[in-house]
Amino acid sequence: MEKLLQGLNPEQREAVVTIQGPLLVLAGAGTGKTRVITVRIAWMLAHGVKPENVLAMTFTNKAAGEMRERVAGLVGAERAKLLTVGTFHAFCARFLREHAAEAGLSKTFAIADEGDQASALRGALRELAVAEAAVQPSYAQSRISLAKNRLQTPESFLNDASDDREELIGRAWLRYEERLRRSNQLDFDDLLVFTVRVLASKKAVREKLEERFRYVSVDEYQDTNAPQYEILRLIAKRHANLCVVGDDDQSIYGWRGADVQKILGFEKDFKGAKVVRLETNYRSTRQVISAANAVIKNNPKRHEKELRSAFGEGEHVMVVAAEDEMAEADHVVREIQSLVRAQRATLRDFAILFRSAVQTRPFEAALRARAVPYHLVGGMSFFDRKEVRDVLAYLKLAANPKDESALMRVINTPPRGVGKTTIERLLEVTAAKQEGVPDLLQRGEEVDGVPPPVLAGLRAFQANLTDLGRSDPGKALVGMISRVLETVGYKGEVERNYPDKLECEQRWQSVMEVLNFAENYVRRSSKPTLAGFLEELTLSAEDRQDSDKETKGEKVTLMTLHAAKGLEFFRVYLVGLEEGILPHQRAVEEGSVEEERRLAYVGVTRAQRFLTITWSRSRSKYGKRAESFASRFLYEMRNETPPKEWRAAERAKERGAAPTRGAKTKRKRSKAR
DNA sequence: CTATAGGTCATTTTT
DNA sequence: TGACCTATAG
Repeated sequence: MEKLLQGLNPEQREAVVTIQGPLLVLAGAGTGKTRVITVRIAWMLAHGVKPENVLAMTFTNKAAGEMRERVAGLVGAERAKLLTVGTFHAFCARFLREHAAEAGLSKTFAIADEGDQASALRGALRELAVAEAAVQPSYAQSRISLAKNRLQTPESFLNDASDDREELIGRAWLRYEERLRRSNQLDFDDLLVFTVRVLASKKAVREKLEERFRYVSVDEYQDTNAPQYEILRLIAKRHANLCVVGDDDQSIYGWRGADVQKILGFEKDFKGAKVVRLETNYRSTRQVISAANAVIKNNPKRHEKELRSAFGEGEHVMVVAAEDEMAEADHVVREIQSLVRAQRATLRDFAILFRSAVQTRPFEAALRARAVPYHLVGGMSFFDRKEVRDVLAYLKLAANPKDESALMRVINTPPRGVGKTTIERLLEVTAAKQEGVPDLLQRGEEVDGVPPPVLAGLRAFQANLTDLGRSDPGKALVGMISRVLETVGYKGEVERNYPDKLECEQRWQSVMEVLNFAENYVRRSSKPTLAGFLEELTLSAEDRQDSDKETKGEKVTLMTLHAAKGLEFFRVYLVGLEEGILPHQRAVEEGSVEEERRLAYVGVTRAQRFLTITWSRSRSKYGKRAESFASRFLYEMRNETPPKEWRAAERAKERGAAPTRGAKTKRKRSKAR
């Protein structure tokens, strides 16, 4: 078993062999974090811990999959199978199904995706007769989600409401909850919140979990939010064998409720916690690491630590100032092209990282113009395509006849004579009765103002899907989906909508792709069900993108800084390092510059060998050209103070006031540090 | 019901 | 600037 420790540095070893008591592993970027977690689990097993007693939580499916795989490599697939490794959300979904009764839920609840949430919320706002102008649904949605992730309730939220808008959101929240329950759905946040509720109130259930999961590890602890923290606390308090691994400097999801305070205060929360710092970076050169250290040290609240590169000096970090965003993109793409042509690099080596999606445009244009293959991570997902959403709506309806959002999505697809008036009527009647449209239809009574034939058609549609969903298809899932498509006549619908043969074929291809997913799922799953298939799709963004072979080929990668966390590239271009972009104007206004600084830190530390930072002196914003200034982070990186004429992005005095104006900065091209 | 034209509003998005 | 939504006409 000493073999497990081979190749680990002393700090890593210490983390690995500390299996009793609370442990905080502060793992800077590229310090071998995943390795430590996986070896540590193997170490536990080698020392007599039963795999059934081990729980490892992650935030992404990708991380969970990786962890499982790597542990399996160390201890063998059989024993690895007995471990509980998964995302918080998947863990909670499973837990709640097992303890549906205690949670006051139906065992068959579905998980509401982004779209379901939006439609439930729109319905809630409609009930309150709120004009879209008064409260934007998307704003309300994120406020509610954030509130849930802070363990607030509608009641406490209403109590704290400081203005009319908040008040409205609070009231909408109450209705939103009613609607989800009526649709037999939980949203992502509910999975966590309900789990906390059960664990906190049902002693017997909690004790069972405490006994079962005597050893708990958490990855990316800096991203933990309030309910996740509660879950950990409730499960791990008794045995106190809780190991959390993370890096406060890489906490970039505060806006989603992640609370850096959790990692900053771990030692206070868990008395006697041991702290291990991993500061040796095995990813980047010294030049890159010193730029990273130089930026992040400007954050006042953090665990003191400093990365040391295990490698040599490396190349200087390059800084390029361009005239405008087109020139910026062009510079980057030309450089990539010439390095590739000179055979000094391959396209796979390159990543272009930016703060926000709008910045992609000029880069995509430049890459296209020069015929450089690229791959945009994020963007419009396969699951955003209309056809895919339609098909999923049919399936969701089959699996969960109460799913109002799915029903409303496809209520007239293909057309069955349901127009605006009918929909309005249905909504009015159901709102008055406090029920969902599916219930109304199921009851089979007349509805005033809806032509009986139309109503009959709807009922038939509903009944067909319900029938198809009634029997668990198991292995025959794919056949069942085909039957659903046939029954509703979806092929004809696609043909009708896209008379162009080629486009029609492409669209239908997306539909077939869903069947592929299903086939895959059936192959992998030991006990396939329709509901299980749908749950996997909503709970795992990973399959949704990684499955396309895009990622693999000889391509430049384009992505946001958020998407880049956890990844590494030989050559990185960190672009648009300007005041107003990074730090983002809005972040500055909201006083969250520290998180922006962490984003910069994350960006810098993605680079293994070559890092180039670019910015533009001017940039077109909302159609108007505006002058830009180099980001404060750029100056920090070089230990310089900005010149007098430099203007920081700042809180606008009035609404809409542009951040800056002033003289130009110098410097065409220079070396950092 | 669908096609078009104006009006509005612009971070980040693990699940 | 341009994507997306909503009101309006056909």
